[in-house]
Amino acid sequence: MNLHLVSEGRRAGYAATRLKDFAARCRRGGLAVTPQRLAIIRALLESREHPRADAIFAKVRKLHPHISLATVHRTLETLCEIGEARKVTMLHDSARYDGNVMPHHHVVCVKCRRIRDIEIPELDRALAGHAGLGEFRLVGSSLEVLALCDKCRKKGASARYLGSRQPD
Amino acid sequence: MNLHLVSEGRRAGYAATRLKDFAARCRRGGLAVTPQRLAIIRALLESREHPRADAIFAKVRKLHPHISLATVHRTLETLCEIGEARKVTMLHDSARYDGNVMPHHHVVCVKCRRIRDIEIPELDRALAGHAGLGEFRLVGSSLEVLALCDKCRKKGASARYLGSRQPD
DNA sequence: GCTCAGGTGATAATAACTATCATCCGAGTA
DNA sequence: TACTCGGATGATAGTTATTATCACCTGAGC
Repeated sequence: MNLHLVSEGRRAGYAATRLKDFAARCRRGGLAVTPQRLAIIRALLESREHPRADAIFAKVRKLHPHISLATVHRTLETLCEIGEARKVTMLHDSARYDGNVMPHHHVVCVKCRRIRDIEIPELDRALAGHAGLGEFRLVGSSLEVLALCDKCRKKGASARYLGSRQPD
Repeated sequence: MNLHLVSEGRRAGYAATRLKDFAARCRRGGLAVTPQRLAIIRALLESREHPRADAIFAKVRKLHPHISLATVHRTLETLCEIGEARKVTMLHDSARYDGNVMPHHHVVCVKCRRIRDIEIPELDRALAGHAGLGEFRLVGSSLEVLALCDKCRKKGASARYLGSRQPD
């Protein structure tokens, strides 16, 4: 089964395209194009860290010192609703966001919570056929692969972690 | 690719076995077996609803009227740490727990938030081979399939939802 | 039964998020 | 370009889930 991390280059290209006609998509959807919204989607697309609202807030504040944290929360939710962003809440902490709305999944380091994108086209295809979902009709999907990254492994990570376990 | 919902019967059998020697596993792990812990793991195993801390609290309180909500939160975290439970946080609300720690995944209704277990052995096998994970070493995984259940579809669910989208 | 580390209940504190509301401004219209 | 207005924003108060604290209690080995 084909399963691979998404490269930095591909992600950067994606971000550029997405940003280019973000304004047009907003207007088409009946949303005003405000400097705050532009700054927030830009900050989100420029990050590979699947940031939380407070990280976006910190970044955006450099250019818009008067922006409110509430606006950042609200805008991120709005972006999710119109399909310009995606909420990725994993392990036990607060909401994290992703500007990449193409079908893809995530590896998360259980120690440092760093997240990277992965693609598993075969899984997406299997789900799209939605055999086996019974009374449920597919809307979307998100696989979270819990893992330990090299850095954390070298630091000697604990064997205990929050979440599911894999059999030996 | 084989993908199917887990039946109620199989889940019930699993719960019974798991409950039977829970006490032994606790002692082996150096944890005291307290009536509160037993009540909490039992409530969790008897539920298919992937309940939140407050739901467990409500259920357990019937038998232990003096139990504290803090104890429920603490105990659920402890159970996760020792591998007796699993935390399932999805969409945007608070933590939800699952007493089934066998490798499996979840379908969630985006409207009513109802959750059911699914199994995709081929995916688990592919991950276990961890090709494509680069610097990440597999610890576990959890697939959240966002879906609309029959009941909610009949009620006429909104086309907007929080989360990822699938291409058409 | 005795001991004590670890567990519990009560409650205060924290952090993430949401609601409210007065003001502001993007964008369609004249 | 100026006008209008509904949606967007900033400030801030409120809410809710979760965590920390601490005095007391209890399971489990002796």
